[in-house]
Amino acid sequence: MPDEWLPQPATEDIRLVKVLHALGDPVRLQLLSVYLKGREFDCELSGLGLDHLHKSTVSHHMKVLREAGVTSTRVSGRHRFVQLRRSDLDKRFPGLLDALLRGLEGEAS
Amino acid sequence: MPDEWLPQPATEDIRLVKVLHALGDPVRLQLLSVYLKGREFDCELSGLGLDHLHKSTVSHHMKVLREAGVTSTRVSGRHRFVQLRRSDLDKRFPGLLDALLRGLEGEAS
DNA sequence: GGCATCGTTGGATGCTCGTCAAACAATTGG
DNA sequence: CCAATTGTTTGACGAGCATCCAACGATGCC
Repeated sequence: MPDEWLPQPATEDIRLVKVLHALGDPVRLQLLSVYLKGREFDCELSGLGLDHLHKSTVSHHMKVLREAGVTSTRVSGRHRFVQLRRSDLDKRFPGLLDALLRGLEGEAS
Repeated sequence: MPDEWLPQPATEDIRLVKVLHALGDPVRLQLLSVYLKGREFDCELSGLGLDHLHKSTVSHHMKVLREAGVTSTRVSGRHRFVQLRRSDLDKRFPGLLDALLRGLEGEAS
């Protein structure tokens, strides 16, 4: 059984306002920080520094990021492998991701 | 009686998550578009392409943008003059504003 | 002074959202 | 085959938010 990808918007359907809304939440911005720095791939829900949140809550935030076009999720067995849609976002909003990364590094949140 | 400025966060207190949350709304993102392109100063509530909204609603959105550190408001008589805090934002999050401007131009919203 | 203008404030309302809990489905391992 | 693991889904609840309306304060103008 081959891997599958969870549904996500096409590159040209990514809306800036939805991206900003998705990232305008402390938890999801922290998730972005994890995916930007750190590994580009291979992320499980556990070990994200979100132990204080229920697993269903984290799953919900993942869905918001994916449906906004920020992340891409591949399903393999019981695990989900999440990565940033870096090239798509760079194509759609050049420089935005880099600016966000620098902003996150500048804040010692 | 000299002009006054409405309260706003200091440059170093501007939080990325609050900026993104403030801009993650269609109306406020449109307001940003107005302040980015178009005149840099001298903005009244009327004539912003928001005639469908109540004036108190627009006032509320202005307050959110100001308290997030996106805009700066000077009070002069009955009018409010709003401008982007461009240098402050560039200092805090280099490249973010430019990326947002390009993203807004790319979308024919 | 009296009145129109401009924006703010407060309350009220309905919707969205973040969170948790429990049930569920799918998968892996003994 | 059974049990543990992993993430999703659904419902529920409380907080926050966007919106409108009415009232208010401040200002400018005749």
